[in-house]
Amino acid sequence: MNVSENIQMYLVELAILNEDSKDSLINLSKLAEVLKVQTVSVNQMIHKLDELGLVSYQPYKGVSLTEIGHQQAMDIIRHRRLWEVFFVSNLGFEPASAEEIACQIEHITTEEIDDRLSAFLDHPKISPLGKTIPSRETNFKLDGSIPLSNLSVGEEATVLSLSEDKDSTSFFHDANLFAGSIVKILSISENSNVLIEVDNKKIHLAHDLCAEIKTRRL
Amino acid sequence: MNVSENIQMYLVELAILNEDSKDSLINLSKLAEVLKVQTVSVNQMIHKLDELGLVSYQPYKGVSLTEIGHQQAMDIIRHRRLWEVFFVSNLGFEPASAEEIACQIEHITTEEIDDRLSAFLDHPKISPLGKTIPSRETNFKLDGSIPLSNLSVGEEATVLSLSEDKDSTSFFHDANLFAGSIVKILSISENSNVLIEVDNKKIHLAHDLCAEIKTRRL
DNA sequence: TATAATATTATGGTTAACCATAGATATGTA
DNA sequence: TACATATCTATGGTTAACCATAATATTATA
Repeated sequence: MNVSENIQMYLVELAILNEDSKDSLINLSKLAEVLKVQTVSVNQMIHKLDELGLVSYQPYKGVSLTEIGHQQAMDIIRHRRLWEVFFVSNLGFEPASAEEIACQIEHITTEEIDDRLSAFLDHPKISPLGKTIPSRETNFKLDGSIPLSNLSVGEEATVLSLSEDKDSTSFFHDANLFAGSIVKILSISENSNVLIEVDNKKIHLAHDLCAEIKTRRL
Repeated sequence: MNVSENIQMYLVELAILNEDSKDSLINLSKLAEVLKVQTVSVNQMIHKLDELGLVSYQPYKGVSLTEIGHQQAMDIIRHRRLWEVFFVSNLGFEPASAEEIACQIEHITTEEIDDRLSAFLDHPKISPLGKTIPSRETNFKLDGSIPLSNLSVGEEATVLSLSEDKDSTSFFHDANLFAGSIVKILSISENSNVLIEVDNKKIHLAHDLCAEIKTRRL
């Protein structure tokens, strides 16, 4: 998927807010604040990102990255931090200035540049500002995600991503289940079907459907 | 002056066309061709650049960079070629790919990055594609420019830049004298006033005014 | 439950850079 | 000089990303 520089900034800021606060649902006002734009603009843009399937947006609740959105954000953050290393180690910039510069170059960094730069820098694992540099591998699947079908009764988890096909997705949204939702496993039947609770509402899901929902334990 | 990335591309292409063809007046169609946009768009943009004082535009004749425009273009070309060296020497790219990448990074390269990158690369003087890397110093004044007042009777020269103030500029334009015009010195009076020929028309100029016009001998 | 605070939506406006089309103007050559 | 060709201008349309303002909807708090 080919997204504009602006969209990339939205994704990156969302991923960083997530990194920091562990809160899976991010408030649009907070996003507006870090991006230094009006909340109206964020609203518009989030609608677009939702349509593009990069975020999952629940009005009045907040927004969270979908698996695809998260993946893209991690790629860009990796580019940024690699460049930070270059500007500090090789050109002698201060970490903070290096970050500012890297923020601009990250958008025009292809996978080939990423590979070669990483090799040139000896595959650093940490940026000058002490942040970890995401590795290319882990970006393909969300780190340590667990299918909802693998959770046990009583456990609570955050939904990281729903299934990929449109019908299931629209059904999930209909049922108030979004990336970012917090679910609790209430019961699992003999046939492995599951009863979950989301937003104080109960949903009964076939096992197959649960396997498509990736989560992270709270 | 803070110009957009697009404007920078226009300036750079103009400078490169100039580098190649020595023709001081560049045809808008040719510019449209290298920039891969419609001639209408070039027309609009050139009007803007003219207003900004970055080029001097003579309808139906062509366009040429002013001193300021040329300076800016050289800065960017320098950035581009420094980055080309980096991508070839340090990351092992092919010169042609390196150029494509550098084309994007050049726009976000500050003078500080330029300085440090140049030092890191050991102040290269030539790009991987064999083009010379303009030095920072020569960018301040046009290379080997000569005030019109220093030319001798019979000499012909290309106008590189006119004076900086608005009234003189509008007068010069009125008198059909532009950056890019070709002038011939017909006579110099006792008081050092000059009679020149431009486009088959004669213009009588006071010495002081001639000193403000920078030229290059044909 | 009423109200304040917060968030969202609708409407309309801005800027930069592009596009198309058609009509006007200049240039150069027969 | 007349005409073909090249070039320019005027007009109007598009897209992306922002902004402001006002009206509406939701959430949270007293």
